[in-house]
Amino acid sequence: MGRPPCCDKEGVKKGPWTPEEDIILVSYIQEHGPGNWRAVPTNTGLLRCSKSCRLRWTNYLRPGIKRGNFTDNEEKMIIHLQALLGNRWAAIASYLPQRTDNDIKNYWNTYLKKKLTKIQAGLEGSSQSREGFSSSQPSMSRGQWERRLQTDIRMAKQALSEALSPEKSTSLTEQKPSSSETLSTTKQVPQSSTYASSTENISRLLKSWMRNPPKRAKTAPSSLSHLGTTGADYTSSEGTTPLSTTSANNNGNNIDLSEAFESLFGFESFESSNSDFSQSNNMSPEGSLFQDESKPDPNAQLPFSLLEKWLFDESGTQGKEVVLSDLILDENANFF
DNA sequence: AAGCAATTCAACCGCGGTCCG
DNA sequence: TCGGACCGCGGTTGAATTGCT
Repeated sequence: MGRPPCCDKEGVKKGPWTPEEDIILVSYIQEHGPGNWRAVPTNTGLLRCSKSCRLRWTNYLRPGIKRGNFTDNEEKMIIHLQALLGNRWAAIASYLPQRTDNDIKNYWNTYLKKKLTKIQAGLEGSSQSREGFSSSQPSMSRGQWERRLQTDIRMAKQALSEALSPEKSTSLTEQKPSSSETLSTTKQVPQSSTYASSTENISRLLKSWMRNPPKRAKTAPSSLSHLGTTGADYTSSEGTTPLSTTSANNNGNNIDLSEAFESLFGFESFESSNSDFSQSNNMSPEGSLFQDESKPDPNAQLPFSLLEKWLFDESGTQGKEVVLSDLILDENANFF
């Protein structure tokens, strides 16, 4: 029957987003919330298709996103979750709430896959190939598949155990409050905090961009790369910005975008990057991520608490197979 | 310093699933 | 039940950047 294109090919802008567009999008979402993406370009005047807006939000502007290098623990998690779930990046990302599926996918494709291939080559001769861990083996009998899945689960538990237990105060726990805290805060999800934090996210990057406007520094968050380049455009196109307040306040030199942002959305503390995660835990901008068991709300931090429960309940459930998805389903049942 | 190759990652594309009239 | 509209996901692309010669 032929699906019509998601957006008009004509008049739709493609390519990197400019700070102006980011601001427009964020301010719109702050006001209306994420969702109904179809309406976003129409209502904001952005010359972008709805998909592009959604992608920009979920992969870049959404609050609580951590960028930069992956930690060892994150790497382990990804490797084991990939073994368990296959290339279901969104599902994997739900266990790494600070990372987007796109990030994880990129990391896997550009780094981890190669790394594992090398390791595998080093272990050449040992029977199990990397792909052998995938649960999506088509020619596997159900019994085999289940046994393998259980092995995978055990491996993942082990990895998670390593990741979570040794110094619970390191990366993973410093990123999250206690699971009970998580659960209680998740239920509240104050809207205002959600969108204030989203503006914090973008303002932080804008501020960072203001610090290094002309050239892209490798040490800067990689996500700022395009801002570094488009940033020059922005300065040159000042006055064309739809947010006239920003240019109105400047005296002809640099526009203090972050300041403008502060005044626009009424928040502060750009420097509180350490608190990002805890703040982001309170956010659930998408709000619809519990649609199935494989998609626990990444922002709600539930997955980690589940995994912890899953891991630490192990001792109490010895001899009984604990299935993660069951746990998640149970938790969801309690959750709603 | 210049040219080329390799790498990274933001963004796009197209498909499948779900919702709704 | 059907079909259109929308959303989300995974695969892929290509511009920007980095590293090497």
